Amino acid sequence: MDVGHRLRGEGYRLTPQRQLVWEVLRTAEHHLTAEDIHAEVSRTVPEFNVASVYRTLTLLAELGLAHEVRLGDSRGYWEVAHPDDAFHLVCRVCGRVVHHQGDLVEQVREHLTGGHGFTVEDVDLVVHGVCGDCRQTAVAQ
Amino acid sequence: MDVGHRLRGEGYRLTPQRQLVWEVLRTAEHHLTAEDIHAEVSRTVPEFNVASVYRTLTLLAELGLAHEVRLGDSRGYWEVAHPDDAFHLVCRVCGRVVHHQGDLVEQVREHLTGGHGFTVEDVDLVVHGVCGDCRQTAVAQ
DNA sequence: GTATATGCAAAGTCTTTGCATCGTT
DNA sequence: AACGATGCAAAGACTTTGCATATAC
Repeated sequence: MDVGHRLRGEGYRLTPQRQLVWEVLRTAEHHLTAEDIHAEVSRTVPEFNVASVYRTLTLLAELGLAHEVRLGDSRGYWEVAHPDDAFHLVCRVCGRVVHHQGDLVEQVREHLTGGHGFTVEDVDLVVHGVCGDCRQTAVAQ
Repeated sequence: MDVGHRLRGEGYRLTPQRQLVWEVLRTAEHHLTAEDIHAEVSRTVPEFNVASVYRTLTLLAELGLAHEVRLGDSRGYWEVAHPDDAFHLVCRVCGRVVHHQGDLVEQVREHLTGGHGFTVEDVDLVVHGVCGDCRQTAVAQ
């Protein structure tokens, strides 16, 4: 994914800050908050400002490159936008967020399309619980 | 549902404010924000404070009587807790939030229980789109 | 009477915005 | 050179908290 190309193609500029935000997001293992991204990019560009994180994320979202998820608390979490239908499993114990692939989201879509008169645009499915690792640890004790 | 009994049973007190918050929530047709509830109760108790709304809602949630939903924006929306598995359809056009009954949430639960090692505690499913009424209006124009 | 709940105001968290300056194109 | 992007600081939206007073039990 060449962000520079995408940005310029839409009349936007490629700045070091935007490039860095994208790099951090793209290589992230978890979902990141704006503050996470700010902290990471600041290591390279010390004067980097949180406002720019929000502005960049909003822009990336408009281009369909990034996606914000609400996982239950008041913060927004960010990830690279996935074309596929996935949802999030949030572990109450370790806090990890796992992407879960499956046809469940598609099922929801189909279910609602079938005569319920609701045109689905976006399905947000977040499941809270305890992940396998934490469950095992709890049992072992 | 006798809130007074429930509250006192757990060592809490039944105040006019709590009673009113509960009444507003119980008889509401839509999901309400803390501000909505504050405005409504203020009609009866003018000096009623928003802080008390939050404190009361938190308490009602702990007792399992109320439930907070995040519908995508930064606000929390409140409803009477339902024992059944339901999810929310949010219309992008008219803003209405519809409760949708069905076995989809149950399916998610079963799907994850079946060998994925994740113990499900809470399934939050919010679907954004266009409701039947708004769709028809759009087509008719 | 006593401990809990309230009102009020202040602070806290997360995000957005206005504006002068800087830098990509 | 022009105009969009940034940094900074201030404000905004929503929610929580500290503390003195009031009130349900």
